[in-house]
Amino acid sequence: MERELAKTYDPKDIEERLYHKWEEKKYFHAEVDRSKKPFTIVIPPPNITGQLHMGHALDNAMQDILIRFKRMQGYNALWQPGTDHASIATEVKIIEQMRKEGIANKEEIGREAFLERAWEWKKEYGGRIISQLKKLGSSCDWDRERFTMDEGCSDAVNEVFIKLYNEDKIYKGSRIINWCPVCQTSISDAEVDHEEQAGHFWHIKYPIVGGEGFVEVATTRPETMLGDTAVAVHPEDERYQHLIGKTVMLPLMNREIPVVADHYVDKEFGTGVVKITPAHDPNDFEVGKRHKLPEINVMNDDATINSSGGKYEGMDRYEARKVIVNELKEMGLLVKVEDHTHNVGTHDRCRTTVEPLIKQQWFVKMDEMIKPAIQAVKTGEIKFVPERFDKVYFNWADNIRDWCISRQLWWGHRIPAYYCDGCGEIIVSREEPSRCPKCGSTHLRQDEDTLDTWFSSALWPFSTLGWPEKTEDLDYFYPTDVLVTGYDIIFFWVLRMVFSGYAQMGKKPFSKVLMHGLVRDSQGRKMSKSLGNGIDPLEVIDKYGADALRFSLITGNAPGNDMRFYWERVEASRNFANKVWNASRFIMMNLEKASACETIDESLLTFADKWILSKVNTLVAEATEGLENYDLGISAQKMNDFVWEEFCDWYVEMVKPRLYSETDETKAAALWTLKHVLITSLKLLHPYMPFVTEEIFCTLQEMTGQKETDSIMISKWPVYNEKYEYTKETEAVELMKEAVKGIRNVRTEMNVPPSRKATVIVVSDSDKIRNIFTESKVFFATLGYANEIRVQSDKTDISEDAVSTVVPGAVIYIPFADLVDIDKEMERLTKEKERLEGELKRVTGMLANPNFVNKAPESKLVEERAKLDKYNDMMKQVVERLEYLSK
RNA sequence: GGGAUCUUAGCUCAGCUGGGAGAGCAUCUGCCUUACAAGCAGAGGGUCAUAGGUUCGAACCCUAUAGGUCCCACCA
Repeated sequence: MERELAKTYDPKDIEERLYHKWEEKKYFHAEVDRSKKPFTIVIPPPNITGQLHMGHALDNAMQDILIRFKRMQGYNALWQPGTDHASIATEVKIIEQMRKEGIANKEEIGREAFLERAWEWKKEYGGRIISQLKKLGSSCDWDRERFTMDEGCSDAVNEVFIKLYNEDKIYKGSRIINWCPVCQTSISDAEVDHEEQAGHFWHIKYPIVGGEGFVEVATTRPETMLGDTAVAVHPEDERYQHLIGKTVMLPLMNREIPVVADHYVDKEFGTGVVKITPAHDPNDFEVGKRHKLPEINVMNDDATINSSGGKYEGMDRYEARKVIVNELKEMGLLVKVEDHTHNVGTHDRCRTTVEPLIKQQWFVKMDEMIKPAIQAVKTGEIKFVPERFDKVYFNWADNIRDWCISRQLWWGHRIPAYYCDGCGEIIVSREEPSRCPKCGSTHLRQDEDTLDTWFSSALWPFSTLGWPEKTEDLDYFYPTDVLVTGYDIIFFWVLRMVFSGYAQMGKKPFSKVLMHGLVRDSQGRKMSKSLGNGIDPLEVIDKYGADALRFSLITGNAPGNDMRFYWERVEASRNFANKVWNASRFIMMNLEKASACETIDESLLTFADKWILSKVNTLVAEATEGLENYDLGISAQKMNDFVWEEFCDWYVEMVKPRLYSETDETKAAALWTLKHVLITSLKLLHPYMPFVTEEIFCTLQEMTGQKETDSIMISKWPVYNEKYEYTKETEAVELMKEAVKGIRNVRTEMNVPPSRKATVIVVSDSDKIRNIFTESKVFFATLGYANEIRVQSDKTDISEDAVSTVVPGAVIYIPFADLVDIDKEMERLTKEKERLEGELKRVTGMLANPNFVNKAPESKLVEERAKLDKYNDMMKQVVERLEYLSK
């Protein structure tokens, strides 16, 4: 069956069709196979609320490139996909949806109905991002798709919770936590963003009890004074020595509170006296603990003042602030108000100002568990790419605090803890106990809270492979090989996976962490919904194809760096895909006419063939090395340059005369070489541009009837082959290229149109070089616009009305009697002479330097000496020609 | 306050362990040469932020300075 490529490359024609084929044929699927080495990547599970954005596109393109590369190399490659339940994000969505239906809050419908809605929502929208990932070409094993709240993952969560609880590594405690009054839940430190806000600094007088006068405290949050249980000064502050141990009267509340001395206080800042509100400030909380101060919570969960706030009960925190400040002013206790900008903690999801509150929460003890995670990166068990990110990692790991894992949300893994109404016993167990083991009471309540989303994500590398069951998959595919993610979630996710991996599996979760940066808009701003500057990857795919999008995201930026999105770059990538497409069409057109050249008699290979074979062989080595080192962009760039410049612009042009000839016996060699180089290039490019390469590969196979595999994605990755190191021929062709460039240059300079053909005379006193030119005559016609080529050793018949260009070992003359301007010609040669003088100075200087000669590697020396000879020779020719012309 | 990172052509960025400054886009010139005008052949354009230092040799290593970005911590 003969098929051909469509005249114009249109990604829409091929992408969907090919993806279906891959899925149908199960090419993405991986099963345990002990005869092969595994290579595993787990996907950073996108939120079910998510829509594909550029960050996903970049992240997944990188993973797909690695997994396709390894699959072709013969690894048993598994890319484990799935989605994340994203507790807060989803809960917010559900509540929004309910509001539209007139339901004021979740309590109105109750937990069960709420969860039903959430699951419905998940069913309807949770798959959306998956189908979007498919459009990108992601070769995930969809048969293994998981969800952080599916049965297996939930089981893993319970297992870990119970295990850690029994090991005393999870505890319930009363701590000060960050509370979001809008979301009505606790949030972890990392979920708090600090925003600089303009505020005020209120100076308030607290009367000294049993003494004269006042102490002046300065605060940014006067409303919290309702919960003050002390004021603090620095222990060595001379100004306040006399007050330590005394008490002051808390205005408004008329409560006598002590003056304590604590190093936390900064003598230089404010008045040097700090009000201490242990229940509403994390630092004060610590001070309170040190001085055994009472903790008075004056706020409700919605940040209104509670009954401990006296007559202010019921007021919102900001309303209370106004009222309190006014009253203080009236009482003459307000000294002054200063403008003051300070950092305010806000919830990263809803931007609400966080309220520190004391709450009963569940915590994971970090002090022991973090140790192997630090060790792993220190010893290089786990490596960051690029390396600098290990500093960020250590910064987090070294300063880690106990992890608050309980959330007052409904959507998530409910904490498997039960409370006995009878005796207050806490029972942590997978199943709901029927009665209390201690007092026998049957009145048991499950903890209302759910777990932090990241608690389940932390287990992702092994929960997806079947843990806590001892599965074959787990044994075979774990630890995974590389994790690809953005630097913004090193703490949230990477670190937590690492310590969880060691704690639960006794092994690291992955060996390498490949980091990427953010995709920004063309002005360098973050893409965000609120700015409306986001670019939808699906729109890009629609316009230019997934291959173009992938290629443009990968090229031209270094690992871990942010990048800007430019439509021009996508266009350039699309143009490259188009180039590959058209080159393939050309090659296939010619193969059609000839026999398909399955094998080749090597004696028929010309200089040109051997040169490009050598080049593509080098490319194979370099591209492979780049991919192994995660230099995805550099590899891609090299492939681009090779295909476009070396292969299309040079080799294909060199070879045309042979293809069009009916008699040239080396025509078959040219065809074979074209096919070989094309297939090799397609394979190398496949991880980056899966669709276009597959389409061409399959069409080519059908056309020639020579079939390696049903799909390029399961074909063999090219391997470097010493056999193709044709050094001599490569040098020869490089010389030819120099000559052609020289010819083109002088022609352009004289404005000779390509249509005007000319005689080209090559003069060299070297048999070897004359030989090379004679052998290569054939392609000077197309590349050098020549209608006749003469290769000779004497130049006596060359007149001054010829232009010349010098290459190492030869001078090339083109007689252009009517066009030649001798002055211009001399000017050009003089310029060339100056250039050579510069080069010679550099090289001779280097070679004359004993330090260089002694220290530099031998290969370098050889290279430099060769250059010296080359430049000397060229110089000689230039000088001779100049002398001749000046006569 | 601690840390990371960046400063290279008009724009966006590469440049791997120090050894002749690169790409894409943009600009200019000439080409519809039977794979490709989403193309071909050329050209111009950079004291590689600044100042020192190490070295035979620095865009690259060290120090300082200036400016930009980001992360962490944070003074109530």
